[in-house]
Amino acid sequence: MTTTGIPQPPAPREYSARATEIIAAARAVYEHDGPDALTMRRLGEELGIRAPSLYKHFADKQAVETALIEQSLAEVGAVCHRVVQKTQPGERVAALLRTYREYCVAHPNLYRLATSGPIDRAALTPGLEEWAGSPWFLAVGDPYLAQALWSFAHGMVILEIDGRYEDPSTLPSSWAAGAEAFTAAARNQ
Amino acid sequence: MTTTGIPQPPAPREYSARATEIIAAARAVYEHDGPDALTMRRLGEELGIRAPSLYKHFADKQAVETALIEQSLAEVGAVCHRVVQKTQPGERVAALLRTYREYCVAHPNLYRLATSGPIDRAALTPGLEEWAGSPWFLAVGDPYLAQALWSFAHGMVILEIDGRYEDPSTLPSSWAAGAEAFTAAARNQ
DNA sequence: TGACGGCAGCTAACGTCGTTAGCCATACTG
DNA sequence: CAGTATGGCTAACGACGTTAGCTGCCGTCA
Repeated sequence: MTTTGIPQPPAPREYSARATEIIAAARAVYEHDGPDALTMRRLGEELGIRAPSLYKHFADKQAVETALIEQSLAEVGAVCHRVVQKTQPGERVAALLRTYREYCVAHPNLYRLATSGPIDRAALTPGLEEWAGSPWFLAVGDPYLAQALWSFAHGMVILEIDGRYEDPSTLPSSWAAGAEAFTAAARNQ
Repeated sequence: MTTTGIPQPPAPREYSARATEIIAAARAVYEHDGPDALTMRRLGEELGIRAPSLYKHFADKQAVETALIEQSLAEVGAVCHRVVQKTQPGERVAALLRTYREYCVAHPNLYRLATSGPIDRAALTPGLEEWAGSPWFLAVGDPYLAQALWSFAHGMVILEIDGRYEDPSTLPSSWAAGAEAFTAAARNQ
């Protein structure tokens, strides 16, 4: 990976037309009604099909969820790469954090699915995770600080999504405090 | 809450002797064998009892899990308060982060249960969450920066626990980078 | 044209899960 | 000694993921 140009995402997995429909339906259910709503029976219902028929297209429920995870990683990666590319170096940390929060809060269920709990990395498209994470490196220029910054952003987002902050109205100030700390650290890196 | 002395934790909920045994068994199963292993039937088996009998002691499975969450919050809160109290101001951020990571990584399943996913705050002992979070404020002296620091720590820990870092050997450097950034921010606060 | 094979649906069913209803023995308590 | 609360039990329900096995349709090729 060079630091010039936008790293290209790995080629997305190919799905049949019907499988693509299933993924779209699964995403709609998952995003609107939450994790517990996505059952094989409900998913079939959404498509005018019985649950066992889904197994003609996907090995199991986990495979459907993996497709959703990959969609989410690809989207968030694209959004982050774009903002890093079109921002001045000194503004990158703040801009990246702002963009990340915006995307993640807009897709809370999908984001939680993609980033929480153990993951079967072998089932994921190789390179996708790394590509989705590289904007953080581009923003601060140091791999360790990048990992710390991404962890901060993830912590902020996931705790917000899960409603763990007692007073959410304080969140903008906390984002600002974190952005300032990491921007300063990136400067002195 | 004043900033002098150690804030006392709220009084823990009272449980009958049998309920306490059940919680202990649930914790053992949950910590050793993970979230999926804790079923009502398995929990009963562990106690030489049938699953439906558990409902004589707890309203539902969620109530058992809430007890585990409260245990975890109380423990991690105690550990953090202790380290903040016995550390010099300039070293508090680093020491607190070190301690937090140590506890959480030692109890990964419990930590994930206590901090991930939506929470039924009404079912929690009032004040427990706030008390468990106050060491972060004591470490940096600013509520917003404290929230940011805690979010950073949570992000680092939960991603480590869930195996989301491609190369875990880089983690100490990332913790160090984050500690430095937040220590500097707390100084200039 | 007609046989064939595979794709994509179906029903029936299995085992596991949380949970409820209802029964019964033991042990306090009046 | 009667009565009641406590804490077990079995049987069962509905929802879940998943499998087995059947069927109808459609394109291909002799």
